[in-house]
Amino acid sequence: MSIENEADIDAADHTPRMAARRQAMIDAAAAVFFEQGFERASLSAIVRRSGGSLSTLYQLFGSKEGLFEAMVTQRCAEIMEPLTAPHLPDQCPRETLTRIARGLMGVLMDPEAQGLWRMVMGEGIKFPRLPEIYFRCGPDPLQAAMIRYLGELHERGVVQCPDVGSVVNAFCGMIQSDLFYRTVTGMRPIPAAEEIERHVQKVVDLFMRIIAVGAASSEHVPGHAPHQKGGHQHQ
Amino acid sequence: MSIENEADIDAADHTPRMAARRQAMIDAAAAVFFEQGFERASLSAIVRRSGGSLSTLYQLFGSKEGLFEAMVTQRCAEIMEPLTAPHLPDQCPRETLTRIARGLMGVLMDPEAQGLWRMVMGEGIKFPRLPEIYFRCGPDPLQAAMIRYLGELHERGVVQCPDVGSVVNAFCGMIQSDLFYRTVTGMRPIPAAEEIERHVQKVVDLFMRIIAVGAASSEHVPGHAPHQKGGHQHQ
DNA sequence: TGAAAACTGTAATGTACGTTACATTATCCT
DNA sequence: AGGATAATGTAACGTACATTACAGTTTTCA
Repeated sequence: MSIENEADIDAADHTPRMAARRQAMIDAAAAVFFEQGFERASLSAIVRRSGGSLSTLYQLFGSKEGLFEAMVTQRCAEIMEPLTAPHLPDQCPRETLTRIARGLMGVLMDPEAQGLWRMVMGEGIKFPRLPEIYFRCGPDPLQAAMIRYLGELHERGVVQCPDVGSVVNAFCGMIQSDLFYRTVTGMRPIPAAEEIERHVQKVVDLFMRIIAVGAASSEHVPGHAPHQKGGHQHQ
Repeated sequence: MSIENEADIDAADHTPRMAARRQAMIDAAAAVFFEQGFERASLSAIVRRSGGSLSTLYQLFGSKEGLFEAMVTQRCAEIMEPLTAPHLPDQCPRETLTRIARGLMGVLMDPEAQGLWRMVMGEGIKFPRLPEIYFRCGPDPLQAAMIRYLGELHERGVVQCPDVGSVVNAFCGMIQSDLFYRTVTGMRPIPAAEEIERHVQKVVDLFMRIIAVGAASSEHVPGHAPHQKGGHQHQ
């Protein structure tokens, strides 16, 4: 039943009319799921929004979870498309990193992307496919591209990245800061473009200090801890 | 009705027996809510776990949301207690920051704290009280303490923080990296202590480069004038 | 000890929703 | 055009659950 069912589903939108319905339903599902969460979202509400009928919905997607996964699969790719191909060969590193940071913030501050993020983090434990799809569409390619980019700069001696992976993680973590958390939880409204830009600049500023060629390498530097009481555990 | 009801609720656990029930119910609620999410969690399941009866639950908490809020209020404080009073006056900055980072990672990797985090991020939009309580118990005091600490070090000239707020955000963001996201979504198991420690060291390493006194202060053109091509200011 | 109050267990109520069944209407192809 | 097929609208079914009602049981305390 399950296999046959899935075959039916894949073959179901052969006519152009049905393909349009399918897309309308996915759009409506995105709106309702992102706003209400999976459990709270009702299929009737989705159909009310999309037009068509419950019968058609079941014919196309088989179940609530089927519709959900179809929607997430499609939306993930669309929403995070700007992250998958950042313009890497560019001006000076600072300019390129600023561009990447802007792109990342653009996605992080997009209302629909925030809805997706909320679902991935909140319900990912219950739907393992959800974080799978999410990471494959967004963080994975972005990190890979940045690692390639910074690794090359490091080899050319333009910047200094002792551990490229950690450095990339630091960059992404710095972008995704308090500002984002308070926005995605609804504690504060989505900030204006200029505040976003200010944050981008701050992050790139700090990040440049991490990868600056002249920076003290990450050795333990006791030089600036003059007055310390006796040694303490460091294990 | 609402006011009278709340008064009743507050006055309801006067007997020691009832206070114990109340705690048992909060404990059970934490387990079930964190595992299932608010909508999915059923009050019967909670009562089955806590002992007592549905009647008592309603007498104590008034509603599902009442129980939820009571649970979150209590658990937030307990879970994030390690963050509110980090041992700031300490050895060298590096050692102190390492200690803070370990504390933060300890909370972030605690299964119950991850359940709480999932709810705050996933359902915070639907329950504004949730992020309110969360931020007040966790991030707010931690950030305040770190700002105080780093600000003082900066004035003493031990470290260099052009903008303490941003620097603190960077620190917290770096800690809360990919490792955390993949753990909290269930994509990977909670890492072993030594991997956590490795991450802590990496983060502190990179962070020390940000606040190192000798670092090139990345002053670039102030104001938000867009970057002109070819404007190299570093190398 | 015994009555009042507190507590518990079970069942009932109302509702919301996922899913399915079916009768009706629109669309397509020859 | 006209029959086969696709698509729709409506309603029914079963279930799960928050919430309430109530009758029975335990605890409290004078």
